[in-house]
Amino acid sequence: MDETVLAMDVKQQTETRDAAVELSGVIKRLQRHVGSKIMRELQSELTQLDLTFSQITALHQLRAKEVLSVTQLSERTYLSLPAASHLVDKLVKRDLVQREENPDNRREKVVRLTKAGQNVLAQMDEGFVQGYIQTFSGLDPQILRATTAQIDQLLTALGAEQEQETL
Amino acid sequence: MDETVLAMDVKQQTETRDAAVELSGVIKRLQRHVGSKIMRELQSELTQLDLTFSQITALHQLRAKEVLSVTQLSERTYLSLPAASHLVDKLVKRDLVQREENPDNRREKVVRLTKAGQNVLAQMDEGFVQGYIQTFSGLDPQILRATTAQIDQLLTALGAEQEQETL
DNA sequence: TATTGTTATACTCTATAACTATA
DNA sequence: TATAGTTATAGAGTATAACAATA
Repeated sequence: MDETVLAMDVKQQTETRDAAVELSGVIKRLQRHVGSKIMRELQSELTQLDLTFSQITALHQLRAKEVLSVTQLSERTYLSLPAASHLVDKLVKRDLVQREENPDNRREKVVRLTKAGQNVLAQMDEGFVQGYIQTFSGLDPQILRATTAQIDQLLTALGAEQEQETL
Repeated sequence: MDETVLAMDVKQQTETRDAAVELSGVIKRLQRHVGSKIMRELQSELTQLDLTFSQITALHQLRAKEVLSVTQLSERTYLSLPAASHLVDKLVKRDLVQREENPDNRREKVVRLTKAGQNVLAQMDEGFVQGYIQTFSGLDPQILRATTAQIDQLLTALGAEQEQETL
């Protein structure tokens, strides 16, 4: 019985790996196709919002994790600790994040998005969405609908296992 | 007869718009879900490749367009013309792009990806694909396969109208 | 004279090193 | 003594202004 289960697991793993490899092929083609538009859209958003790439990355990390220490931010943005500290200074001055004291460990500062910071991210999401819409808007409605349904399924599946968040 | 065609066109347009709006909803959720991972993956790639965000954006634009003048590059990267000129200097020094004379207009320089530049982009694509694979690898193979098929359809549809490239 | 691009200068971002405060 | 963060200093990226070359 255990052997059957194990065999099933191995088979399932192989299937998953094969499916992932197949997926990688089309993602590479998609990346190649829309990559330049995405990069340009991102640059455009940063210019409009007057943010650096590191700054928007930091905001994204904070949205995903609620709060992060300065050290954690430096790791997640691939910045040095001093650079991360400086970055937080700038974001605090613009009221996009706030630095809070941690009573449990007074060395450590806790950084959190403000409402304004959340709004900036929402605004940027909107810009991206408009970019995708523009990219796809000439297509057959049927394909758009099918894509919508597929992404919806994907999100449901992703939501179901969101707990294992690496790092 | 013309009226019928026109009516069809209007209906089709409405359908397309509605489908695009639906799509925008799920894209926003997807962006929200994977945004922080994508930004972090991008930062990671840039750090590993020792490139700035502007530099990789420039490389992407060059891949999409074969050749661009320095002015066109400055527009597509949202950099000032002097900054774009400086950026090209750096990329030339690293042999990722080459500056060619344009015999038709000797004021204008033509910038083009080198083989090494193409390889850098390919390497970055690979990093992204690995990131997506990691994100999706825990999911049901059936969903992965369905997603692969859907993206494949989308690429086919996009390829069919690739000629209208805005700007 | 207008267009395309480069050079000069000042400011921001980032890294390494030195420092402060807390554990 | 080790850890978390900030301040000091130097190098890279970028913008505005001034310049050079071509149309």
